[in-house]
Amino acid sequence: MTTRTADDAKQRHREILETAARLICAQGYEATSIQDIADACGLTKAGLYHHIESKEHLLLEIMNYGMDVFEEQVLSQVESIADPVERLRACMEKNILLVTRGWSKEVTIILHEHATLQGRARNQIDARKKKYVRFLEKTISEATKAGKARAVNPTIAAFAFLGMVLWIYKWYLKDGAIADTAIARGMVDLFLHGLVPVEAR
Amino acid sequence: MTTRTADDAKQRHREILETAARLICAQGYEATSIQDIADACGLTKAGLYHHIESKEHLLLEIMNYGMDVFEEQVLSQVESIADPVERLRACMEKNILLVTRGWSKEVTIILHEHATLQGRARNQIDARKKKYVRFLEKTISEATKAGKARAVNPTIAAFAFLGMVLWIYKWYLKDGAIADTAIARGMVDLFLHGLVPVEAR
Amino acid sequence: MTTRTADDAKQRHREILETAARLICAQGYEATSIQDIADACGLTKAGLYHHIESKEHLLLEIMNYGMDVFEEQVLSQVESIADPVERLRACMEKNILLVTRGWSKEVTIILHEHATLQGRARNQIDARKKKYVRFLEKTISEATKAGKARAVNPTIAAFAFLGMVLWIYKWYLKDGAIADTAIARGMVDLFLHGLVPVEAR
Amino acid sequence: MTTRTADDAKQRHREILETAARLICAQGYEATSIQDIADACGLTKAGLYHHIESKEHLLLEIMNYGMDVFEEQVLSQVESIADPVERLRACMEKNILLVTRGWSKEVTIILHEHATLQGRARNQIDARKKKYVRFLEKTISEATKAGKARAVNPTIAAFAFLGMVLWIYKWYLKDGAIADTAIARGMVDLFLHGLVPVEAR
DNA sequence: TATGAATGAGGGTTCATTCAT
DNA sequence: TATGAATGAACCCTCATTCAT
Repeated sequence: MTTRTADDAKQRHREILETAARLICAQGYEATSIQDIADACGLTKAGLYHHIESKEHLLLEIMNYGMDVFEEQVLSQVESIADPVERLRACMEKNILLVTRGWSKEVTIILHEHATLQGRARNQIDARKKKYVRFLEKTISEATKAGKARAVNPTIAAFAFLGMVLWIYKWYLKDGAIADTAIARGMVDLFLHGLVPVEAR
Repeated sequence: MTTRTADDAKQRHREILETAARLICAQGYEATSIQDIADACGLTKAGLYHHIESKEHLLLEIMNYGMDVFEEQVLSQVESIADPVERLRACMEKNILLVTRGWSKEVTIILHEHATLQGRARNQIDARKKKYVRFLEKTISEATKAGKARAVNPTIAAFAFLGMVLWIYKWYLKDGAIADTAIARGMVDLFLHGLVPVEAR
Repeated sequence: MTTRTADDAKQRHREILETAARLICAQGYEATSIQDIADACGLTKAGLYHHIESKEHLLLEIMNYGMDVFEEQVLSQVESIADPVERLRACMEKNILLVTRGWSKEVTIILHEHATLQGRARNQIDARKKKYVRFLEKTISEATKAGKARAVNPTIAAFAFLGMVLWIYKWYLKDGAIADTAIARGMVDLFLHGLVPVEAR
Repeated sequence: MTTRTADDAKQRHREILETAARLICAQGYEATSIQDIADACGLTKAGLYHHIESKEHLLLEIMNYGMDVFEEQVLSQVESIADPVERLRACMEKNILLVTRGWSKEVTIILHEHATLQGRARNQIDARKKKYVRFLEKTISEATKAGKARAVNPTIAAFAFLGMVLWIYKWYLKDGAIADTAIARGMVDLFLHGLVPVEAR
């Protein structure tokens, strides 16, 4: 059936994106050659080109796919939470677990590869990233207005959140000394309550 | 005088490191060619090779130089502060300003380029980075023991600190809406006191 | 048919080896650039790299191919000759004709390019060369034992044989004053009987 | 005194030629860089250029120097020997010892580097080499006419002589199993009397 | 004499991409 | 879909050589 075949193709495509993502995540975009990707996919270079448009477009696809995954696994799971502080807590937890164990975490990590995309493609991805920042800023403002957060600069707080979360892949080790759930809990705790205890202020 | 000439050579060398750092910081190591660097230095490729050993060794030099700058401008300025919380505050402030306005900020930013160095060179740089992490962990533990910090996992807190600080270069714009001094103050405040006000807990 | 295509590829590969051998034989390995070889093959440099692994590996392939040709055209044709002196005579004749007119003589001449190969590759070729020396030494010893050769040092005699034969390509001119068959006959005669007539001793 | 200084300069020049010869002999002309030679001479590249004209001209100088040494140590020592067979014997012995132990053997070995020299320089060296071949041919003819040598083709015999002698540097090892004096004796014996004993013919 | 700095040309090699089959 | 062969452009790096000092 055509549907079946179309699904197969879509599936194959996703496999390629994820395989490429794994390599790019490990070595960087520039350091990963089309040959590397083709090999890892069990294809020849020319064969791979039946599935992708160009190396740069492949990166764009990975990034959009990563954004899809992120929005599905994090944003959309969290948007409907009424309490803004709970929303932030849940968001940070889910985002951290996406980075440490997500069922294709590399795809979402690549989102933050530096400066490689250009022109329209770059704007497209940047816009989706900005949406996340806006969401965080808005939620923080909301919390402040509700008296549930201090009157911090929401932009700074949003990027503090992002820095804490997205830096993790640089040092997190699977099966290392600290479980990712502990990291999630600890980071949320720090983000919400800070380092210094109440009585010491 | 010989001294003068030797100084000139050292100065020239540093200029090359900084020029290269600017490019690598903007485009990434792999995306920056020796030709790019030579052009930016006003040299031919072959001329540049009179001053450097290889592209990889150039990166190593930049990273060690960046570490020198960082240790001189941040670590050594801060180590002698008696109160651990004050130590963390000063450290974060100085580190943030180094990233936003440091008199050769690119050199210190490159430190966090991913996965490019190899072998001994990599270990060398990693060891210097680890020293910073250890310093943060130790200071946090010290604060906890002194009753001035909550009993958080020091590793997680150290990497929260680093994430907050080092992510900044990805979004900070000189002459943007938020001054770097405001960022520094805001980040420190968040790191120490968290988002949620005391009465709301 | 697949076989046909595979044969074509092998054939193409051999053509490249022989073309490269011709150039390397004429100019030396170091003085022959990949560009030269590509040009002579009617390919671009990148196109040539589709067929070879590296310049050094190309040399190794040529040398192994040369050894194959030599062993097939000389050694294996001669080993079964019972009389050791006849064996040496046939061997020298065949070897000389291989050097002067062999259907890809350059390939066998390159065998004696100096010092270029390294490591394992070098050992591999040296081992095959040594086999030839051993064969000559053994044959000479055998002749001596049979009373058909004087009691000379077999190593010295073997290298005398080789020097006489392999030096030829340095001065032999196709269509020159002396036919290669005459050279072969003359060299064999000298090697076996020497310059001085019996009565003059 | 000027004379003394001029002598010093000549001496220095010869040292450079011999140092360069050692390197070129070991690695080949193309594989030896001006840098290598300068290093081995304890000079900078630019410093070396005060003593030489160009790399190719350096090779020419080495070759002419090698020819001088050869003519002085071999040819001129031997030309006056009355008996042509004795002349050949002495010549081969001296030539072999020049190749194995000569007080700057590399200089004479390089003479046979392949195809590097061009144009007038090439002709100049070729002419000097040809002189040696002519000398050998003439001596052989003379021996034949005197009834002291068989009626062989003198060109073939001359090149047999040369092949036997000049191939030696490819396999001779100082302090190896066979002393160079033994090689000299053995080669002369083979060249004059051949492998096959009289009674076996 | 000697040198550090510089250079144009070229070295071997890899790249993303195309196309006939 | 898939592939082997091919390519132009670019890669990092080294070369022999020059020249102001």
